[in-house]
Amino acid sequence: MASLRDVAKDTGFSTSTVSRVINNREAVDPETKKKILAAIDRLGYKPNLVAQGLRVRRGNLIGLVVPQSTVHVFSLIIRHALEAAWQRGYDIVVVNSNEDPNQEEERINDLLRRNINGIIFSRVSDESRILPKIMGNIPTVIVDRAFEQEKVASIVLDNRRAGYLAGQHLVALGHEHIACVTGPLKIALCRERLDGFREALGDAGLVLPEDAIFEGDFKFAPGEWVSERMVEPGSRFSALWAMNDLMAFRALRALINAGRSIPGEVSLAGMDDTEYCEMVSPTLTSIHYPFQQLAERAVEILLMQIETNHIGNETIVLQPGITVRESTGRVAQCTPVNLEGV
Amino acid sequence: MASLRDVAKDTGFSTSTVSRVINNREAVDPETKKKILAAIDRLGYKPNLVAQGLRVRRGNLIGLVVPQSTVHVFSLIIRHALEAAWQRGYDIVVVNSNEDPNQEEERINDLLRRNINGIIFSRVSDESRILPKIMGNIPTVIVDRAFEQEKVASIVLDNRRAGYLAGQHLVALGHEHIACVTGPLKIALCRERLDGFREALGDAGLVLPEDAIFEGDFKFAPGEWVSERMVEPGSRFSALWAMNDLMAFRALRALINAGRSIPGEVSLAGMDDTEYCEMVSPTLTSIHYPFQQLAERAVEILLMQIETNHIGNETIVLQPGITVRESTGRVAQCTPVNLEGV
DNA sequence: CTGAAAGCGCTAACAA
DNA sequence: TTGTTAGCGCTTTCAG
Repeated sequence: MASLRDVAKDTGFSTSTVSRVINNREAVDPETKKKILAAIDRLGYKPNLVAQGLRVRRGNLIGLVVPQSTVHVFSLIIRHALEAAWQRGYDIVVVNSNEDPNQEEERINDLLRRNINGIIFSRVSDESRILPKIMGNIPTVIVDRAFEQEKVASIVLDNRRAGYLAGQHLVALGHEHIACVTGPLKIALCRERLDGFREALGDAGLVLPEDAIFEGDFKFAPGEWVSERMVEPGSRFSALWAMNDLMAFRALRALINAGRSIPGEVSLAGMDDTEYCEMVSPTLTSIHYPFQQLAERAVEILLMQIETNHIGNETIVLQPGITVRESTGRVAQCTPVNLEGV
Repeated sequence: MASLRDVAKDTGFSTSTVSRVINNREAVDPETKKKILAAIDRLGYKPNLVAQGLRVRRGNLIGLVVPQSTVHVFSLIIRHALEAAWQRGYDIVVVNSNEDPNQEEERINDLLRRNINGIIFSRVSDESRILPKIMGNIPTVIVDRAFEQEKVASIVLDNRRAGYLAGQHLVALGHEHIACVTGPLKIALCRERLDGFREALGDAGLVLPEDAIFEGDFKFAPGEWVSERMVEPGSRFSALWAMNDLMAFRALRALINAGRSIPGEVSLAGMDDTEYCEMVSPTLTSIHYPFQQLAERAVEILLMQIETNHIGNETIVLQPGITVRESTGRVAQCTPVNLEGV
């Protein structure tokens, strides 16, 4: 790999002059410039980003911390962030906190040793305690799982509204006995979603009883619970919202296994609106989460901070939507469920 | 952030001595060592990886290049590689080539400017032309999509066997008219899988006619094609293998929409054995791809090369398996398909 | 407009 | 056993 010095030697100019050309700095004689550019081209010279980064503290590298890179949601965020960053000349080192506040802290600390210029991160949960350490010290954007009253730039979904939309949809279909599978309630956004969901029911004069709520973990099957509540003879619920598609798929599967017809007997909605919603039968109604926008704006805001040398703390709230598919339908359709028991 | 010099000043020793302690180099007086370690601890000093990397060419950073980070397969590879690398003290900068040989080249070139110590990459297709440039210059491991006769370390699936397993399974169930949805045939592994599949049919005295093959792109739905061949009255095929789960899901969906019963009338198998196989109805029989093993061994081999300063070119071939689920069944079960037309 | 020299944070001869 | 010096590849005063 040719170095700056090689170019300097080759052209007879000093390294400083070459550096000026590379960075379009100050005035350089057009003739000189031309010669240097020619040499750069000929030697295939590209500035070494590590050396540059060491000197200028601008390695065009950012860190992305996610709790679980495999979760579809995060894989989408990774992808779009990768893309957006690349467009602007930045690379991303991705790091997995494995939903563990300790690993989160450790890994962010290591990231800092790489002189990264900024961090995008989706924190593990309310237990995260790394933030105070980086806050104000390095450009940071929190995505998806935000802190409530911290002074950091963040970009999140209007989770309360997401919950509301889900509830509203089910209510509008005539359901009166509705259940919900949440994510871990130690994650604030789950509580917000639940609040919104409750509000929607409340607005329709309905309540969400305690035993209509199942605290899931975003990953595994609430299958048994679903069977108990929604499948037994005289089932108490005719509709279910799960706070991500994965859990909804699992519930769907449990219901189908138990011979329930969907949406004939039970309506089911998910959240995230991932591509798999189109691939199950029936297709899954889901709350739409604009991941691409989230990732792109996160990168945008972060780079803005980096390039203006100004650490911001604005919060951007994205609006969810709802994509109605086959899995939700009017309660009346053919539901023989026993509604007395409630 | 405390620097090495801060530690040196604090203890009164020279930077070299501190450096020795950090790297456990040569002999250092135990007393001295103790003092320095204490200071390191007190100041919270951590070596700056960029400076270290610049000096020693060992930044503990590797590059991971995938064609599409969103594709579930690659998101799994990313995840497991991230994890395995972290265990050994390496970070990974992930880069997306977007299935485009030009982007692939460009991005790998940029990666090199970061003084990465090695590259793991799944190349776009046979069109990739970056390899000659990096081959022998930097530790490299190709995963998943290997080159055929290049001298690079690589770790791949026995794709021929994967195809064979799929074919064998369907044949064993009594199917005689079998179709296949492939991935892009410019990707060698798809051709290998197809060969294996053909071989299995051949071993049973069957053939795979040209119009039983649909060249998919690993992403979109061969729905229409599936409907045409397998759904029309007098359908010609009673079984289908798709070269990834995604396409299988789409086919499944098309068949169900068309009122076909699975596996009653049509048997369907996928490949990759992703978690979603368990979430569709019927659950999907799929060829198992050991991604975790793939990623972990890739990291292992790469780090071996890096740490021994010896660029290798061994090829490791992983064996696929088959996970039989509900979507495949005996042809006899209740198939009213017209087999004459073939 | 250009060059010399210093230094980002670290390591590695070479001396002492 | 420890310190001095040079330098990885680059940028940036400061002179000229």
